Order: sequence, then C-alpha cells, then structure tokens
Amino acid sequence: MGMEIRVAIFEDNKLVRDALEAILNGTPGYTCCGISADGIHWEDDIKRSKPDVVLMDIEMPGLNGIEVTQHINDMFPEVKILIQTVFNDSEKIFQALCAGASGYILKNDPPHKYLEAINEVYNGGAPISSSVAKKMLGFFTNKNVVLTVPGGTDYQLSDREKEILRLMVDGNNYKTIADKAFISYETVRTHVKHIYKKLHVASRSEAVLKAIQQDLS
Amino acid sequence: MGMEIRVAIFEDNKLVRDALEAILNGTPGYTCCGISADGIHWEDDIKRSKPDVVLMDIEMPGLNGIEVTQHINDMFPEVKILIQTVFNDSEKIFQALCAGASGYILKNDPPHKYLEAINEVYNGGAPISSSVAKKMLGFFTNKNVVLTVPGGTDYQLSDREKEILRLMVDGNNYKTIADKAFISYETVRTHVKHIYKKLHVASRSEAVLKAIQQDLS
DNA sequence: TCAAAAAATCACCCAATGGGGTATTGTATC
DNA sequence: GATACAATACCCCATTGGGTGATTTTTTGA
Repeated sequence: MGMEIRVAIFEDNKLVRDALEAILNGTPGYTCCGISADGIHWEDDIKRSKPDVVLMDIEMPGLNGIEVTQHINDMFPEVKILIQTVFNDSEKIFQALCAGASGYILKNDPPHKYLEAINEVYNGGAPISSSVAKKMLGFFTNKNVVLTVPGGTDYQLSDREKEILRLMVDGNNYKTIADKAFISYETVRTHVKHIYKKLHVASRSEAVLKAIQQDLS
Repeated sequence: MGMEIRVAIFEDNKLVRDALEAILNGTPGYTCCGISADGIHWEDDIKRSKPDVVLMDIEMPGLNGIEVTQHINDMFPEVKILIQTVFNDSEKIFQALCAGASGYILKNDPPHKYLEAINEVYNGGAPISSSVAKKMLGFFTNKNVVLTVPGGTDYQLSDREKEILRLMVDGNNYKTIADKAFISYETVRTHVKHIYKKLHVASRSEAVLKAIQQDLS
C-alpha cells in the first residue's frame, strides 16, 4: 500500500547516492522514488518521481542544491526538502534556509538519523542538526535581523539635504555632487555634515546604508 | 568536587519552581544555586548564585523573562540562558532569541529533556525544541523580517588582520592601533587595506559593521 | 626539499573625507 | 522685530583610503 514515504535523492557522489538508495529501499516505510546526480533536470525529475521528501545535496555540478531547493519550493511547495551537506558553512546554511528547506542534516550523520529526519519533515517537523541550530541562534543574537520599519523614523532632512543624500547614495564624490547641484564643494560638505548629524552617523557608508534601508533621500 | 553545573531558576509558579529545584538537586552533576520568583532582583540574584546556566521562564511578574535575558546577556555574557515557556508564540520566541537565549525548551518537556538541555547549553550547544526550530525556520522562509545574510562567512583573514580588525571595532584610530599592536602606523594602514579588500568594503564603518554582524575579528 | 605563495612589516605620495568653527543671505514664524 | 533655520560659502586640520614598492619571515605545495 502507499503508506511509504517517497523520497527523491539529489546527490552527485555515486557512492553516497547508492548507499542512500539502498538504505531507503531496505527500510520499511521508505521508498526511493527518484535519483538525480545533478540539478539540471530537476523539474522532470520531480514530476516523474513525485516525492514527498527530497534529500538534497548542496554541492552539485550545474545548478547547486540551493537553487534547486528554491525552484522546487516555488513550483512544488508541498514537497519537503531536507538539505544534507558536509559543509558547515554559515552562508550556505542561511541561503538554504531562505530558499525554503524544511530541515538540515549533516552528511556524517548516521543512517538512522537520516531516516528519522525524513520521517520528521514528512510529518511537518523541522529536523535541524545541533550545529545548524547553533548557527541559527547566533544569527538572531548577532542582530542580523532587522525588522522592516515602514516609516517610523523621521530625520527631518530638508529637501536640499535629501537631494545631496541621493547624490551620495549614487556614489558621487563631493566635487561631482557640487557640480551636479550647482553649489560649491564647501557647501556640499556643509550639507553632508548636517545630514550626518541628523542621521546620527559619522561616515558616508553609514549614511548611505541608512538611506537605502529606510528609503530616505 | 565542583564539577556540577550550577543552575539558577527564574520561575513564578511555585509548584514548577520547587519541582525543578528537586530535580536539579536530586540529580548528580547538577546543582540548583539560586531560585527567583520574579526578575526584579535579577542582578543581585545572579551575583549571589553565580550560575553556569539560567533556566528562564518568560511569563513573570515585573520584568519579564525576555528583558531579564537581555540584561543578563549584556552584563554576564558567560552565563548561558535556557528559555522555558508554555507559550508557542512566535513573537515571544523571536524576541527571546534576539535577547540572547542559548536554548529554548517547552515547559511540558519531560525532566530528562530539561537535564539534557541544561547539559547541552553548558557545553556550548544550542538545544532547541522541534517546534521552536520550526518557527525559526519560518522566520527565514516567510520574509517577515529583513535578513542581512552573511555574504561569505570565511573571508580568510589572517590572525593579525583579525587582531587589527578587533582594534578597529573597538574604535581605535590608526595611531592607537599601531601603539597597541606594537607596529608602525604604516603597517596598520597596510593591514587595514588588506582587510578591506578581503571583506569587500571601502570604509572603517562598513568593515566594523560586517565584523560585528558576522562575528569576525 | 626547494620554490612559490602568503603573511607581516615599513615607507612615501596624494586625494578624499570628516569635524570644528565662522559668516552671509533669505525666509519663515511667532 | 527677534528668532530660528535653511542654504550658501570659506577656513584649518586630522584622519582615512588607495596606490606603489620593498624586505623579511612563514607557510605551503609540488
């Protein structure tokens, strides 16, 4: 009967691929319904195999696992994706999480962990290896999360100052800003000083960052 | 000898409080070193009990657990904080994570899970209950927040460069950095240039921002 | 093991930036 | 009319950023 969890494998290493297939097909309750060595034909692969869960390797030739995850998530949102990688790379992990992965395990996890994780994502859970959880926590505590502020802060920039700020955002130097705004170099500097005071910043890059993030200028 | 994990409890419910104390003191390897029914005297409480791990309830009269977590984290960053709550409220979880919690368990978890989690945070891990992990994942996938994703966590900074970057983060100018690092002003500048190239930034403030956000240096 | 690469050190030049002050003019606003 | 502020402009000076080039030591790789 069809009570088995259908799992599709995306994995470029043949040894790992075969091992995973053997484990899945050798365990009651799991079926390996598709095997892909790369992400190039991901759409056909998914349509053909109709998986419940995709076991996705990040490092693959052609499209990488993160891109394929994003695409599968966009096109087949009901399919759960379990990322597996040897890498413990923060950047990759966050990209994968943002791409819509449902869980994250490390390749050196033992087979029974794989099966547990597959079962967990299938049942709506979010299996995450301890080291990944730690990275996620660090992400929150390191204040990398910025709440989208619609328009709470008003820095009272004058029209002219907004204009100058816009020119700064565009990367013009003081001389160029002076030319474009038909004022002297020194006046540009005066405006910039005022802008910095109003924005509570102390450098061009900070001002530009704030301007872009909060749609000033 | 003193190999036991010192745990301080912040919990307003007396029954739960007493139960936790009994469990901790009744288990080898754990000591309950402090019990607080609210967060009002958190600073005195922490100074007196000197805990390794704080078991923090979110719902407390006076200061809530999230505020206390923030304060403890600011003042005693070496103390690990394990949040425990009955609530499954995304907003609260998110706030707690940002406040600097090291782990997150649910109140209806069995005692052995509590002990495991305490042990895990004590050893630098990040115990997170499955449902919290799921919510964290949701934060990444449902664009509720703007995430400034690390743009390449390994910038290959040398030890010396990290040292210089740390001094920059601390706000020292080149002259001071030179003095503190026992090198010449010009060498500091050379290091800074290399750091900028590696981080793909062009100013002190950008470099410092990146360093803080991504825990470089 | 030897050569190449990378890291660490220092120096000089020059342009751009940031912070402080001062000053004049016009325009509101009270 | 006084006061405030925006916009304009100039001065001085310290700091920063970018380029080039060089020597020494350490590390790495072939």
